[in-house]
Amino acid sequence: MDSSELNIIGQHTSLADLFRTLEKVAPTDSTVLVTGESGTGKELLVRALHLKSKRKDKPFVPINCGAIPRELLESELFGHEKGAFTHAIRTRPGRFELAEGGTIFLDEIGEMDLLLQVKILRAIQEREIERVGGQGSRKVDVRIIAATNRDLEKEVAAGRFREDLFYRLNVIPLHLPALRDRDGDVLTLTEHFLQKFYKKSGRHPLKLSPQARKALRAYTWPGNVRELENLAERLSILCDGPEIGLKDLPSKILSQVGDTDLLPDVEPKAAATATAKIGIGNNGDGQVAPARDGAWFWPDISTMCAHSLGLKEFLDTLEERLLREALDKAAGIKNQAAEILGIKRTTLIEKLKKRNLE
Amino acid sequence: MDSSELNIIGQHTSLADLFRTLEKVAPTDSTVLVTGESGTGKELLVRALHLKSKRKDKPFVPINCGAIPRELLESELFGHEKGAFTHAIRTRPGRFELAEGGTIFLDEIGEMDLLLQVKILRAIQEREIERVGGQGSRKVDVRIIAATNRDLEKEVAAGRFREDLFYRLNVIPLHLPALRDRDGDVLTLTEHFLQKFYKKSGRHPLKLSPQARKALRAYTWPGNVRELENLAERLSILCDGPEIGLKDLPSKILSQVGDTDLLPDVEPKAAATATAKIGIGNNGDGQVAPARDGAWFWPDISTMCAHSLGLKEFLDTLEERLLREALDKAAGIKNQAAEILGIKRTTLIEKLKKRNLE
DNA sequence: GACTTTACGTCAGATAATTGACAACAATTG
DNA sequence: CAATTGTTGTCAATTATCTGACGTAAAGTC
Repeated sequence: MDSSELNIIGQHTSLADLFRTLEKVAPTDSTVLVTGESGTGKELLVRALHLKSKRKDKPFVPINCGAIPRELLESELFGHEKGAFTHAIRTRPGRFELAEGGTIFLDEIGEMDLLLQVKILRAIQEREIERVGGQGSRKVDVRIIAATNRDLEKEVAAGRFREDLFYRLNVIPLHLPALRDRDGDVLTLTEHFLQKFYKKSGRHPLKLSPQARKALRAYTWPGNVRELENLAERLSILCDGPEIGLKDLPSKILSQVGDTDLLPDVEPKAAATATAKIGIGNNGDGQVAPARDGAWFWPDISTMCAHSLGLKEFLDTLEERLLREALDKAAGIKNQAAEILGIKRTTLIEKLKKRNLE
Repeated sequence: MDSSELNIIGQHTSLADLFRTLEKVAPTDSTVLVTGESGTGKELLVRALHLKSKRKDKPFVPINCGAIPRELLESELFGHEKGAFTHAIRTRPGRFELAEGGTIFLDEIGEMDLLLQVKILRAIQEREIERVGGQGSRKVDVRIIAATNRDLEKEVAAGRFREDLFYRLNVIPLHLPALRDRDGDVLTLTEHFLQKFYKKSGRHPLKLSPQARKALRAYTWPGNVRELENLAERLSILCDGPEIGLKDLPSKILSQVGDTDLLPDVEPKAAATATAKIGIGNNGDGQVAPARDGAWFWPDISTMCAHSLGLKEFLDTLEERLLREALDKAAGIKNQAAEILGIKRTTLIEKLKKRNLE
């Protein structure tokens, strides 16, 4: 990852300070505390930090403290000696040791158990750790970076986070603002992601219609960049036309927008038909006229084989289905059913007879 | 297509969109999240997706995350090294490794433990996994498809499901509507299943009395397609007469329905149609088994009409597609192509000649 | 080189599908 | 009531489709 990937985080002016601080802090060994809502790209920022540090050639070891039960987390962080607890069949080094010389990234540190906080505090202060069930402690040379989406000051006030640890961690605070607070970034990022997925898929790059732009900017993005990236990927796959219109956006976004001004966005009819051909999917050569609104895909050989049928049986089965359906539609009137199917009535009768139908 | 038919499509938008999306998504490697009530046939949909993908010749590995205890699940998914835990007698590869090159289907992912969610997240993001008790991590090339009957957004809000994982999984959401929301489908499916069991049993096909039809349509089908299939099977075995009357239906259905005379009598006459018929689904923790029903892949009359084709032309078109595909697969070797299709070589040649193919 | 295997195309006889003609029946209409 | 319209089943003639047998050629094996 080079620094250009930081663009993924955004370009908004509120980030300018952030990046400047990052440049200054990276080469040092200071502890850093990253705050920001979920999905704002904290890990990305931290990775960038690591890569800009002197430790870039050493390990970068992320660990999500919020997701791991207390007992496991301790052994995960500090390792354990054989027999330390029931399932500790053998000695295992912890993440701190694995990160030796490099950086450890304690994500969601706000979730961490108070008891463990003490041990982390010790690791920061003394630069040494002790394995679970271990005897002595061992020195480690690890840079510590932590992140959380909680407001740690409040957690401290509420007694859920140790004040001393907070101050140790909060040497350099880096705050990643939420996407909704970075007006221009939404569009920049969207285009960035669209471009990225375009490259992956080989299809034409998607453009944003003016209405879609408005809607995207008006949305609050509770999932922040992650949600946006996710949407961009989806659009890259699902969008038919060359342009993303309101119709392509999820209702979640549209309903939040609710601006009458935006509603008249009706895609020009001509465009719709003109772009239909881009449709993917036809596994064959697509000689056959593409289905228009066809909510259906042609069965293929794999389908056939899945039923262990031969060509004939397969077509036969399909025919039977169609016969039934036609009869159903025609309420049992064979005359009409035959009409629907575009075959002679007598032919239909023969076919039915052959199958003992009706 | 005239406007009345458009209305009809409108009624069944859910499925129509679903299939359109499926068609588009299948050939990509995007992560897909299938939601839908239990019994709607999620597994079947996913199998279809796999068969439509580039990975169709590679493994399809389903695993029901809800059915396996947490500790076992991790080792099941990621494998374990010898001695990793008490019963880890020997090293074993996990499902991810077994699925190498193919697709892994994580059913009931909503039930998954938060800790495991992190590991899955890592698998998605980094495309690498680590065996239980293992040291290094290993790269895997696996497409991930997940399914759940929970509302994951709510689960996220409740803190029972990781937001980041949700966004990673939810790249392409596919929602299978409940059977009760697909009015026309109930009867079509019932007949489909009756037919299927009829063939199995060799007895005469059962017909549905008008009252029974009404009752079936009015019922809410909490167990969805699975419940319907069960009922059809039971009826096929237990019904004496040639026709299924109210008396044959379980009281569960009748009591919910009340007086059938009050029910509106709306046979889908010219009403075209549910584009979809869904087979069934779950086979437990899912040993790799051949797809069972797969009524899905079948086109129907509305499709046929959409192409303005008669039955014969329609089947012909389909046949031609299959011929082409088989030839393709056989690299032009007619002998093998015929083999694949389960027809005589000479027959194939005739068919090709008729169409001026090859 | 002799032998086996595999692939290919043709053709005539066997099989199956399709259709138009015919007759019967019911519902509707005048 | 009789005429009209629409539906249905049967059947034999026509057409199409499928198949097995035969002859050939190329590639692989011994």
